[in-house]
Amino acid sequence: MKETILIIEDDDYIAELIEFNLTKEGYEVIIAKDANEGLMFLKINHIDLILLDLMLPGLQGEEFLELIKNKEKKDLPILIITAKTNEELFVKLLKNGADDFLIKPFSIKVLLAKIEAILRRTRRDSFNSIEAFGIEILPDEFIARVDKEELELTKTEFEILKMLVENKGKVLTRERILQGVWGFDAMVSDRTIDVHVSKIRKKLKDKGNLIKSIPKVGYKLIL
Amino acid sequence: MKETILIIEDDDYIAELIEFNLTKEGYEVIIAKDANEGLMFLKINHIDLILLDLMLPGLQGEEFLELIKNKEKKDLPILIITAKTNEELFVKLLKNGADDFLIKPFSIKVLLAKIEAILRRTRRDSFNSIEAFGIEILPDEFIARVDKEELELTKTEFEILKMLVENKGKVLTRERILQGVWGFDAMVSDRTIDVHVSKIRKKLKDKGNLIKSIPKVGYKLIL
DNA sequence: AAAAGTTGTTAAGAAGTTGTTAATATGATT
DNA sequence: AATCATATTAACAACTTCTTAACAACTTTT
Repeated sequence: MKETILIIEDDDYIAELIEFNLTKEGYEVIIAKDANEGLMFLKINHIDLILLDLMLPGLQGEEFLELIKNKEKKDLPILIITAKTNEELFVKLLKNGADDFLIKPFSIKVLLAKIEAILRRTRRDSFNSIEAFGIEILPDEFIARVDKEELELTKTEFEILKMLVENKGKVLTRERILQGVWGFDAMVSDRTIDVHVSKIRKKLKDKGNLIKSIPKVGYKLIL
Repeated sequence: MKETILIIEDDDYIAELIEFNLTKEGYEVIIAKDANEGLMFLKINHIDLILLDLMLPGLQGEEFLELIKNKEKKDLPILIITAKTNEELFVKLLKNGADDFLIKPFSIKVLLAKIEAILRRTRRDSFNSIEAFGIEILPDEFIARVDKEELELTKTEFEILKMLVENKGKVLTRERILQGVWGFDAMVSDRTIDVHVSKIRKKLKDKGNLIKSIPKVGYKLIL
């Protein structure tokens, strides 16, 4: 699954330039125009790294940094972009929990390399995760996400969705789902599956129709 | 326990200047005059971070970096000091596993802050203190705090809470808790865990609902 | 176009899980 | 030996999820 980087930057040109390059490198990118918007994204979505421009309207970058590091996500890595070359500022940023900083104008290549270096450290527990069409399943952690947003699934719902994601594009017969989720001695009507699928679809909201039913056969996950 | 920094630097004056400042900050410092000497120290001593000057006699800094990252200690953090301002070089260093670089002449304060920032990340692995959502665990001292206030936990309660904090955001199955706390030959009903969790929740007071139960799966610590 | 069969969805009871208390057991401390 | 703290289990209440049945909405077949 792609790693997601949140860019907090009010200058559209710079934001899009960075977005273009990060996307090319295989990252998922979200752009926020100011700190509040950034906080909103953080609450809803799973983010792997924040790229923070210090010059922001409204809540200033420095305050934002402190907020994240003290209240919200303590160990989310933050890379600061700043135009100032003030040594005192650098020290303060690093002490407040920033992982590194870049001075404008900066080289995109160095930016990419720094992001890679930071993520290399953070990544260390790279869990096995499976993904299909924006649905991400972390089996060990019992976490399912749609477009980075976590879903609240029951155990059975989770198991079924996991099977679908594992077999994306392929049809799963009800029989196979029964075996996979309830075991070979399933004592359950296969209509039960339909009820669970219905509930999963509802929780997937607009992505619910990714689960297609193939009449007389079963279900499959497909665009 | 002091953290140990290995400085690999052939210029005595710079080496001693850095040593003086790092020592003042409470680090243990070892100076090596060249890469071979550095490798020797690495074999003998426990090192938490390497400060590597790229301009070295004999084995060059870049080769040394590759050697460390590929053969020796893969996740030992390395901070590079260089006089060159070559962008290609920066990118290459970061890609080869360096954590950050400083350009000569550099500010001692920024150096100290960078070292602190890098160690802050690395330190997590050697957990002398772990934290999540205001719950702090000091394993060695058998202390658990909620918002700075110390909790009176029994041994089992402490162990369970520790596992939850270590695995914040992830579901812990009862099985894993049994293994972690009672060992793999646990002779105990898993309902016992529930009783302990209930007691922990009560002691956590208003933060008790940070421990969420995932029906049919286990428990997890989450906001 | 009607019939037959299949799937979607809801609601309600069944089944099972978790929360909590109290009673009992274990083990350490004096 | 008596006391204390802790751990475990059993029991029941409170709660959640699962399953089924029922009917509506579709498809397919004839």
